[in-house]
Amino acid sequence: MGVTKIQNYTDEHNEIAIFGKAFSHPARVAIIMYLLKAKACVNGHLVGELGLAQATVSQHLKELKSIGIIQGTVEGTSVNYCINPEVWMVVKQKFEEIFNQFEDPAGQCCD
Amino acid sequence: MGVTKIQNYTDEHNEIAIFGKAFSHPARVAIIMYLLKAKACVNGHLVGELGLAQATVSQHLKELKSIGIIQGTVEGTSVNYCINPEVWMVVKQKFEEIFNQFEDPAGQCCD
DNA sequence: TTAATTAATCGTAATATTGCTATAATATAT
DNA sequence: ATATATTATAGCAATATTACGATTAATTAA
Repeated sequence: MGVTKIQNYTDEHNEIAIFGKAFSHPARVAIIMYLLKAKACVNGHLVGELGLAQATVSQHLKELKSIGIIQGTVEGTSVNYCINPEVWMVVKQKFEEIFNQFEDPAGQCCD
Repeated sequence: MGVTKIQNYTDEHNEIAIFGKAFSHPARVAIIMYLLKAKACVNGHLVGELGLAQATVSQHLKELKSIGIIQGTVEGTSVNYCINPEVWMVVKQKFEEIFNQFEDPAGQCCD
């Protein structure tokens, strides 16, 4: 089959999974961390940085853009990408909410 | 091709990507959140909860276990799963480190 | 021992993902 | 208009993922 049964899950679960996908491939992680570190916006610098073909990088950028976590603005013949602040904050908040649900290891099991 | 070039990336990027994979499918998100909410340990309750076949749930559990984020202990004829506290804290810390790198939207770009 | 219960594994099919080359699209510069 | 530079897209091949039914393994109950 290979097709995720998204109708089985809550909107929240599906949303988290989409955000999680942004971090589920090392190229996308590298892109995100590069954008976080860069003072200014960056563009095709990523191709040299990642050691992937231009088309492959473009594909990962497209996926991150469709998730919403990054945005790009055309600047002449190149495109400047950066983190989308609003979406970033949502992602951060959603994940931290999850992470903080496990604050009491003693109350948990399997010990 | 379909094969990720992990040698292109840093250990950190690869590690984050593996952790990210835990959250990149709604079934795994649902499992994690179920385990977080459950006071006591749970087992095959998940099958009814998720609306997936037993084998499919088992497969997702196996993946989460191999990532390290959950652990299971055999209890009679069933298995009790729960969050692995040590790994959870590592994941939490790694992701929060990333999230906190974007604390100053004004200094960023694309505006 | 035999049956029942539960989870893990095997084998398989369908779909998704990753990555590439080649090409197209877009904008700038000459 | 033509050439250059850069990004996006199309098309493709290889691998990975998701999901299932059927089977096996392991434990408990009768």
